[in-house]
Amino acid sequence: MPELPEVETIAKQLGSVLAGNRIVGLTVLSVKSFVGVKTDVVSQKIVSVSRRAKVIIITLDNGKYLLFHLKMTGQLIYIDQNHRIAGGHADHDWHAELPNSHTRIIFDLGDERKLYFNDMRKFGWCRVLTKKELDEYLAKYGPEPLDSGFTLEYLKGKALSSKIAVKKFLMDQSIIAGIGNIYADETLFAARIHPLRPVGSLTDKEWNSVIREAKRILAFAVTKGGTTDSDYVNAYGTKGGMQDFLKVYHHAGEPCPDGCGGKIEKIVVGGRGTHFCPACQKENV
DNA sequence: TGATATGTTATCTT
DNA sequence: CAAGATAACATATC
Repeated sequence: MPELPEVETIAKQLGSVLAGNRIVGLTVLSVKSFVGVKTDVVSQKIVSVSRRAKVIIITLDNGKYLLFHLKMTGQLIYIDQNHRIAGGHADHDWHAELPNSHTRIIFDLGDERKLYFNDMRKFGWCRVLTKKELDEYLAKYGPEPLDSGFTLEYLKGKALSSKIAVKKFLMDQSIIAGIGNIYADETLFAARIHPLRPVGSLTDKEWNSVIREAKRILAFAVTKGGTTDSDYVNAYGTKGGMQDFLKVYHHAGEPCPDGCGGKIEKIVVGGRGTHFCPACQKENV
């Protein structure tokens, strides 16, 4: 499930191979997955690839923008004679023959170079926006957690006396951009805060822990994603590198990794699986 | 067989 | 009315 570090990684890696390429052909296999007019894209040159929140933004030289949201199972896979770069939901498509049954859009870059947009569940999308539409779209997102706008004052101003669970708050993209289920759980564990705590009840000290741990974990994950999400054709992996460093996510029933003697529990918060250590992360302070 | 997984949004409830 | 909760989306995997 691509969150900030994975999207950042694939955007960075795609940028290094895509910049300067011209999109010579566009094949849409799933109408639902592509929102826009093909002629806005075909024959345009790719200027750069960037990221905001969990969205990948490809800047075209006609002033239009190609946006990708991978949602849960979306993937972008670039193939040329020497490279295969895969990012997003990790599964066998990363090294399968392409196109396949999950392929929704194919960008033909000429000379046997192709960019595939795969998405098993078709929740993800690719859309074409003008500069104005892009600005409007991005305006609804909160600050990037790795940027300077992610501060104690900002979070307290948003939380006020709200009773919403801190985990849901962290995953609200209009408050903070890019944090999803995995990193919300990991951040709260590292900060020793129970996921159901009402945001309005957090102390300054706790907020500072959230900020510090979120930044630390996300920045670390970006470095991990950068090492394993992509590679040359004979050495691709099917797991994000961060997998091995997650402490609570997907570890329900196991002893607390910090050796407190507690056991990791799994509950549902906002309809999402939530993992935490009941001993380290107390509900009542 | 059916429960489960996840991001976002639409819709329902309190 | 608004904050909060839940359903819906699509489908492969366990």
